[in-house]
Amino acid sequence: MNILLIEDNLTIIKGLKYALEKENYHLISKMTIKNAREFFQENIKIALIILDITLPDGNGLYFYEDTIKKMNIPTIFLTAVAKEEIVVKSLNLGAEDYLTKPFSTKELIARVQKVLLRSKKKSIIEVQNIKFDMDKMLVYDNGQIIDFSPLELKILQLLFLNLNKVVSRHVILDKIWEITGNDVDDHTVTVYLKRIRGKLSTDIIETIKGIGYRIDEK
Amino acid sequence: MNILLIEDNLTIIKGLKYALEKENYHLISKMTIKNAREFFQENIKIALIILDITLPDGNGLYFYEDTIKKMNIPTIFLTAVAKEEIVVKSLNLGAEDYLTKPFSTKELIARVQKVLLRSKKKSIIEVQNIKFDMDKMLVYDNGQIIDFSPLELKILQLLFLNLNKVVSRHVILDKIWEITGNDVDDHTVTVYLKRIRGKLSTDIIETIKGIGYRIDEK
DNA sequence: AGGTAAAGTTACAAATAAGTTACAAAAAAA
DNA sequence: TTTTTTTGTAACTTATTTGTAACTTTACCT
Repeated sequence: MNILLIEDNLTIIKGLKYALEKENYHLISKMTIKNAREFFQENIKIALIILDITLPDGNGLYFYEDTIKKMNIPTIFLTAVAKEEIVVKSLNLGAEDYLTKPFSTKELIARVQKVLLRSKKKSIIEVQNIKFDMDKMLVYDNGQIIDFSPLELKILQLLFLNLNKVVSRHVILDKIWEITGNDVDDHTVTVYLKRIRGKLSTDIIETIKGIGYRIDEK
Repeated sequence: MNILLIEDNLTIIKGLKYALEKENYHLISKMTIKNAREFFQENIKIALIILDITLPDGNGLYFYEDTIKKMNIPTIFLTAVAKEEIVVKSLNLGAEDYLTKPFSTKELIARVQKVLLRSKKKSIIEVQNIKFDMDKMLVYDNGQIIDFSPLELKILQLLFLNLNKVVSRHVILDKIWEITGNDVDDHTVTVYLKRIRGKLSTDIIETIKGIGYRIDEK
């Protein structure tokens, strides 16, 4: 399990590397925002990020806001900044936890484990005869692998990730087409839903008219 | 939403009562473990517990371990005890968070909100024989799914979201028709209410003449 | 009680959202 | 390059949804 530490203090890096690897985590550390950004390009799966705010090439909080948050990776802030407003802002933005330096390594590990325990989610979701493997990004229909185009797959994944919840067309447009950068109109979503449905032997996608789409378990 | 504070310091009790009630939580405070135990007999629903460790009649950590943990209520420790082993032990036992005194009220509130957000289960509101599932956007009448048109559903949702509160026609017009962009007259709302009522076996919607509509629980 | 304004009711034509199909441009793979 | 796949749009179809008008009933006021 990979943990990414974004921190420029070598003593902390070494200390955490030692302590976390003893607990069987794999710690990857980057000392600058630039390096972290480059690392994200590699698409290595990260279970948790430990993030400093004061970094050599920028503010970690902003980095969290504009990049990490969208990737949906749980993040613990670990920083010397103890200002109440920063703590509150970080937590409200979505940080899983906030620790101030100096910190107890054992406490950090306990908090890391809590976060990981919490965020542990199933990577294979099964609905009726359709199986979605999030790790492999493969969809099975009665055991048979079904071939989807990139966008089809992303939309289906979004629906699976929101099992039992309506996903509005608006959210689909936002989440899927923010990545491509393309500006696309509403009907496109409809067409994609048709394509996805056409590839599945069972229609597991409910339409809630005027609102969105939903996949229910069972 | 009820929050139970188990704490013997009056200054903290008063401060938190003020701060949390401002955020629309209802704070119930007990100063001893004995009183807390008695309170649990009453079976009042508690969303979160804030727990001190050093209490006049015992150790909060033990109380958590033998009583609270079994009740499965998320608990934040708020205590002067900063000993690493106690913090780690509390977190490992199952505490949702651990804050040491002195603490920032705003930070505590942010952490309280995080915990509550996390533990929020399903958003289903039930009134008499009608159930509204906000996640699925489904309405059940005696267990049977009722079919609503988009606007009907949105209006009914608005009323459910304002349970026990009057929603004025004006607000309905604003909130519902701001989305469609259409400019619609007053009577339309009346017609929609008729349509919604017509689909439900029980009329749970009260009309307050000249003011608006309201759904009451019970 | 009766007048009055608000809300309820009904029916209908217009508007619309989602489903569908087909196609050309763009991107990726060969 | 050529070939194949993917993508976005446009045009069409459908059943549903929507808004209004005209009329009736209800609740509240003096």
